[in-house]
Amino acid sequence: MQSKKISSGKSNVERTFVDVARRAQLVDCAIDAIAELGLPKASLAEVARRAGVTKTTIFYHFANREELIQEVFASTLRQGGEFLSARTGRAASPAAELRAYIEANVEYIGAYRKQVKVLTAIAMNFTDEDGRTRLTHNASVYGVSLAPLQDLLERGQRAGEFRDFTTRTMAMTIRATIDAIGPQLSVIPDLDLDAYAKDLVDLFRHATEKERPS
Amino acid sequence: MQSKKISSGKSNVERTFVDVARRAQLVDCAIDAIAELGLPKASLAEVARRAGVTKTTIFYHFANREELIQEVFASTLRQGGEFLSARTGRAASPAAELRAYIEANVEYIGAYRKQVKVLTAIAMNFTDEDGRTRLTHNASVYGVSLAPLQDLLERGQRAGEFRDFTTRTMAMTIRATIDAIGPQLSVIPDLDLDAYAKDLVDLFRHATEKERPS
Amino acid sequence: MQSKKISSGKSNVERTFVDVARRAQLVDCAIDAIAELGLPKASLAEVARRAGVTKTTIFYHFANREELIQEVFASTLRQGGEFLSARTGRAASPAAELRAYIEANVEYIGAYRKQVKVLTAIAMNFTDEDGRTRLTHNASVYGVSLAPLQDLLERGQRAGEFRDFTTRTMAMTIRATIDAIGPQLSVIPDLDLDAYAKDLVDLFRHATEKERPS
Amino acid sequence: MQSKKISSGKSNVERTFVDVARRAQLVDCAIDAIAELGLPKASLAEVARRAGVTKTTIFYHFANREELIQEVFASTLRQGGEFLSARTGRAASPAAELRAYIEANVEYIGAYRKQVKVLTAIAMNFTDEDGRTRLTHNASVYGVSLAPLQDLLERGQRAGEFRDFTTRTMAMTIRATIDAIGPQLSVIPDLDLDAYAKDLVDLFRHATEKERPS
DNA sequence: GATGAATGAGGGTTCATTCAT
DNA sequence: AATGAATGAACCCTCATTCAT
Repeated sequence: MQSKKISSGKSNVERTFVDVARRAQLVDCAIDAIAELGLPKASLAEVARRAGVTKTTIFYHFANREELIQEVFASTLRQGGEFLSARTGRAASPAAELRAYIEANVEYIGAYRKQVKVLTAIAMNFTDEDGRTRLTHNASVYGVSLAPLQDLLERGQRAGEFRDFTTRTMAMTIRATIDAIGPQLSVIPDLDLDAYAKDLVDLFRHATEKERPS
Repeated sequence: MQSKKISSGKSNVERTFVDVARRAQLVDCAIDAIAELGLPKASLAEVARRAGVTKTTIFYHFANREELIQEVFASTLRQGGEFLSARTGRAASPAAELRAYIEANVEYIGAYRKQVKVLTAIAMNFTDEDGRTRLTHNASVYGVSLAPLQDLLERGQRAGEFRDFTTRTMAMTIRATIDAIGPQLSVIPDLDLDAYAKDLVDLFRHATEKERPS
Repeated sequence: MQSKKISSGKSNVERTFVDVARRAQLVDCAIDAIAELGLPKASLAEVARRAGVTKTTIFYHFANREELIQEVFASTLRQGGEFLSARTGRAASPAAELRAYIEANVEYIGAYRKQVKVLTAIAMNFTDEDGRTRLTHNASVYGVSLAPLQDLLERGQRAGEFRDFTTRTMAMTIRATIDAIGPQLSVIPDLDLDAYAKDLVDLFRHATEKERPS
Repeated sequence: MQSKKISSGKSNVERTFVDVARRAQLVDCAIDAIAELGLPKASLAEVARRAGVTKTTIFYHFANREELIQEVFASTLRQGGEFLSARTGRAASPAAELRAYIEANVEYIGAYRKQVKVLTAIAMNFTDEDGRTRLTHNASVYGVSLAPLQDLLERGQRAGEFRDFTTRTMAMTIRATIDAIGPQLSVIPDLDLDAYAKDLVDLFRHATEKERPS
């Protein structure tokens, strides 16, 4: 455990059960703290308090605050990715795929509000002195890569399902729309996400589909 | 001047010229600091340094850090509102109005990146211990109210220009899309905003317009 | 006072009376703390306690611990230099000069034991991670340059007063001998320094003087 | 093994082979750490890292940090004593003995720089809160007793080889000169120790020898 | 109208040490 | 014989804020 502090890149295999559990617990408490207080106010003291341990215990399991935050981000992102890929795998056509993509994303945002908050909070505040992100993961906005979405749109165009548009900007628009739901939820907690999802599906269907010949 | 510290709601009339000027200068420096460093790292020491005054001077002009930030937010929002209303006033139809709305917003975001950054930074970090915003202005996402936009959409529907959709969610979608441009600009500074605007106009035209009879 | 923290190289003129006094007081307390506890245990808390102020007060007057220590070292060295140059200026010959040098040094060590301890403590412990000194002053052993001494010896040789020897190593030997007195004093506080000085003068006279022709 | 923690005075006989070996290894690693980083930065974590064991292992073999340091000091001193006594035993006369003493010491310093560094580091930093040494060994400067040297000088005087001088201060001068070589070596690593030794021998021959009758 | 001086609360981090296993 | 896990005390340092001038 001691040598781990030098590099955090150790495989999980070398970790003890207790250690894995504690790390997970600390990550969980950090997620709660960040979601409730925001990244800057989620101090190690606060995380430790929630975990019922001392500040120093955190340093036993993580090299420093940064490593903890990175782990929070990475694990949350991983969890989100699993959620989404479980819901978007097998679609009949690009159009159906896009629909599934939007619906799955909105569903995720509704079901994992805390996690979405955390991703946003970290993505927006975890920067070094020059303002550049300190995130080690390649991520757009708060972590979800644009590439797969853009790829989906291109396939739709090649298949003749979608009309001609710049896939990059369309992808960005879709992601932007989705990513903005999180913050909105903070302000309007009783937002009807199903309706919202339907509207988005509808909206982007109109925006992408080939115009029907009159 | 003394009583100001009790309430910040003094009208400008009661302030001397120097006072007004200093306040403006301090707000400006705070804007720069926040845009460059983010809200949490924009300490009063940093603002004072940029203004060439002492930290204590800030406390002479503002009751505390919070009041300064509120002023930064309010004045930036006011400035943005003026910019937008100057560009969206007189449109021939709701559809044209929507187009002007989108274009003006994107133009604003491109022209006032610093201000947009500041609005985002404050909106995302200026929260209570319970996570609720401490902003005194009624604001969606980073400050622009949804009401006028929703109103515009309703007028369009009543005029028969727009098809039938939930105006509230459509308004939120439009704002969300627009609001997300700022953060994207930080990551992709050379983003072509004109194309982006065109795409959005196109996108929301498809999304709102009445389907043509076949 | 606030901007001073950026660079400590400000001329004294720009400092207030109070500030100068506080700095001096803090330096004094730091000297006491270092002399009594050694550099590593002379924490800022300890210095603050002795000065009757808060830790933060130290940061108001010095950028960080390093700057305080540097100031302690520099001012102590300055003071020592003044003491010595006041006693070694006008000697009739190199031999007399050497005698005065040794006597003045031993006298200084006896009179300023605390300062000598501090110089030693800083010189030996103020290193960065590679073990190299962090001292900004060019200094041998704990701060006194060898150059003047070596120069004195060379002049003595050219004048025919001293015999032929490597001036560099002789200078180092003399300094080494002198510098070692401090630590010895810690162990043997009642050491008779006058006798010690006489012995050293005698010793180095024998070591340097031209052998008398038989 | 358990009782060891109460008293560190266990004789080697009571220790198992593994125990002895580990202790020796830990002492070695501590020596390396202290020589490279200085006493204050030679943390137990650092020592453990170099030994490839856990911090707690150190506490199994030593009651606390202090005992480890004491052992480092004692064993290094013991080793040095053996080196020196092997080279100074059988000299023809006190004068030759003094010469051998100086040469052997300088040779030791050159050959065991690491150990010399360690002795110095410990001697200078291992102090009480009152500034007094915590070393359990009777030691001058960094550990070498003055008594044998002073005895040698007295024998030389009684034998009529040395002139009349205070043996105590002369002994201290010699030791001081020798002890100062270590720190100098850190600053000037390529110092020619042979020349230095010759100079010292020469120097102290001049300083001690009976003046030749003219 | 502005400043100099000081402060208390809290930040992340390192350390030697302990205790159960 | 050794370790994993945890801790309390202390470290240097930054922050917003105050008070007298």
